[in-house]
Amino acid sequence: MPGARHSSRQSLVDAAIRILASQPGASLDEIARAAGVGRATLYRHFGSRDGLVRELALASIAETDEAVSRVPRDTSAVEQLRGVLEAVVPLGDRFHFLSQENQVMQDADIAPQVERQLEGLSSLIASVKAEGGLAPDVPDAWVVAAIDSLIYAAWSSVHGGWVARREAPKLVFRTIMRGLGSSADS
Amino acid sequence: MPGARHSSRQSLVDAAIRILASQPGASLDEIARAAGVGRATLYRHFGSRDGLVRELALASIAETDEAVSRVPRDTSAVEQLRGVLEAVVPLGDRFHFLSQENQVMQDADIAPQVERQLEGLSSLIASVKAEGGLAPDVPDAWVVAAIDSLIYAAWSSVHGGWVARREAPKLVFRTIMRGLGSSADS
DNA sequence: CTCAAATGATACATATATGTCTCATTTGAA
DNA sequence: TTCAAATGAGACATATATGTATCATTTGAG
Repeated sequence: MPGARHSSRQSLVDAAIRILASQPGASLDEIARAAGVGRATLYRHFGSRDGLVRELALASIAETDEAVSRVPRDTSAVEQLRGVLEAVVPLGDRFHFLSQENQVMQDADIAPQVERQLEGLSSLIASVKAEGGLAPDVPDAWVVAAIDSLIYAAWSSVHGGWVARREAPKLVFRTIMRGLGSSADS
Repeated sequence: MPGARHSSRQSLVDAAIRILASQPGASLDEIARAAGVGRATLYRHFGSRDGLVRELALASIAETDEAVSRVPRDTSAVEQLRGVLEAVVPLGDRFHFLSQENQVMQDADIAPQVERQLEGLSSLIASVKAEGGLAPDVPDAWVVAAIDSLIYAAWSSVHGGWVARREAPKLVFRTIMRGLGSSADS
């Protein structure tokens, strides 16, 4: 099937992210079955388990970059943060699986990109602080850690059916901005 | 050594929790080496991998129960929540490893106890809401999810050296109470 | 239709983890 | 010191996952 080259590969990527997010130790056979393809096809596409995980990591990073790049930059930092949360919460599973695969985080190609994204978030947080939207006495490290963990908590709540999809980013935003914001905030 | 029966067993429990929290797929050999004992000794104490994980789960639950039971109950619900966070944040790794071992969460003895603890938290949250400390329009599920994820975020921040140990519970409390609280709050 | 690429199924070797067992050695209480 | 319990080391069988290779079949472009 020289035309539909994307079908099997994309099915594998989707199934792998879905399964590895909840079961980091799942076998390649499980993943292949969930994708509806043979295990051999998985090896033809990704070569090895590390190759697969590496592809997933790169794909997740690229997806996030793409989503974040759509956030308008001609607004206040607070509004940009709101936009970033809207864009990233639906990708919460991507990062959850990344954080569990600490094997891949040591990859020479992956680690710098993750660090770059974290620095982007830190920079945005610094801008929000400069605007007075976040309290100066709250450690930046805590803001980053709180946002990271709440993003997955939000995705998980949506996935579990406990929170409406469009409410989730708002709850994260509210929790962060009021929880760690300056005295006056909405 | 009929006297020091606790030495090896406790070393194994400590090492297992420490390692499994960051590497859920670690082998029993790694755990035994980290505990400074032979692999055979691990099997003598816990019988199997599931046996070990089960013991860790029960120990974690018991530790949490013990810590929470020390929180005074003759105060407001808000103060009780503050006390629970103070007590539970240092045990954040216990629950992180529990949430990753979804195998154990299906155990007939473990699942009810985890559910019981979650219900205790939900009940406390309801009390705080009744006092007016939390906004009525915020879903209880989100409050629970946010607290759970922030507890581990706080533990992780302390463990990474980015946040002072005694500041961590306060940051969680502030993030939750102001982030999800009613209009006026401290 | 024709044919090359892609796939599915399977066999195979290898590596690793699990669980059981044995035996010599160490430990600490009596 | 004596001795029983506990341990360490290692052999062993088993199960499972990984990675490679082969071959028949299917797919879809030309």
